[in-house]
Amino acid sequence: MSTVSDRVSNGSQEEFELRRGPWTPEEDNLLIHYITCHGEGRWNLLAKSAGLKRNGKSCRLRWLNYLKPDIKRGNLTPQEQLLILELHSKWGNRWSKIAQHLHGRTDNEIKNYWRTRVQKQARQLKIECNSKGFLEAIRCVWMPRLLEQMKQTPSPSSSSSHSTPLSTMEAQNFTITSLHPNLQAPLTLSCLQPSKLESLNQPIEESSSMTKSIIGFPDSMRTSQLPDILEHPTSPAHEAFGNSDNSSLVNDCYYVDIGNYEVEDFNLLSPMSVEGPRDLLFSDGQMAGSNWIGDDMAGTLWNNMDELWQFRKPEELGI
DNA sequence: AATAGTAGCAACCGCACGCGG
DNA sequence: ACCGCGTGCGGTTGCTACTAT
Repeated sequence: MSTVSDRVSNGSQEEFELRRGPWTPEEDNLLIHYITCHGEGRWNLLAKSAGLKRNGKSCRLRWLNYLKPDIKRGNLTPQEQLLILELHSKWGNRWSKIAQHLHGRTDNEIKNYWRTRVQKQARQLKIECNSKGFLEAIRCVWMPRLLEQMKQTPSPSSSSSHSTPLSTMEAQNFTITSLHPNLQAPLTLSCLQPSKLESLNQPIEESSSMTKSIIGFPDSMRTSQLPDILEHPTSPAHEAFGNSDNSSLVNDCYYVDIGNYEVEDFNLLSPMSVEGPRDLLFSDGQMAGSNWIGDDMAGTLWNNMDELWQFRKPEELGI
């Protein structure tokens, strides 16, 4: 593959060629070897010292996004996707900040993921990416589904697309509690440590050891749709609902425990009034069906996003 | 089989910020 | 206060592989 090069004039110094474009294995080896011996930093000096005809920025980018040993490659797990959705709701396009909470993932990868997967869906729906409707669609459709999938696939690392060990996040407790007024008790979904769930039956403030996000839930869904789940014994959520003790109502929201991640309270509890997400989420018993989750959900989740949106057209949803 | 269109991703670019001289 | 340098970040581009026609 041919590479592009630029003639770069560096003041009074002699001109030299700076390579651009894709990195070759030889360049990668040079960079890896040099950093292994001398460490990171001073990228311009590093580039020269390592004998690379690249600028410092290029070396830094190559190392951080591709060569660094703890870089995690492969498809994003449902947990990671959920976290991205949540953190983006809170912080917007602060990719590096979001990446700090996804071990082994780079800001560039997350940014690409958002632009290619998430924004694609928004375009197809003719929804403004940062619009209220889009955010609500994320809250009311994608997040619940991701959570459902997390419950059904407690060990995402079993996915054939993953050869790396469990990420830090995957290894941590990941639970969801949905509180519904009609149920008078939380719905709790857990991926790894069901014993932890009891703590979520407490008010938020009392669950001090956990960092939580709160996913807004439209009134229409809370009052009329969640009970539908109970009517479908095959629903992933049915067991959790059925096991609730119906003893107390704490709040009308989703709690998402994200373990030890340093995620502050998510400000997603704004009231939602549209009817759309409700119809989208549970229409035709889709949510309760047992066949909408594949075996390899971690790897194929977003491949099914198109199907996910097929229940109602945007104009029908009023979003 | 050939071509066009599209998606995914690596890499680049420009800007902003912090810091030391 | 100013300047230069190194670094980090978000947006954008361009290449390649894949898919549809």
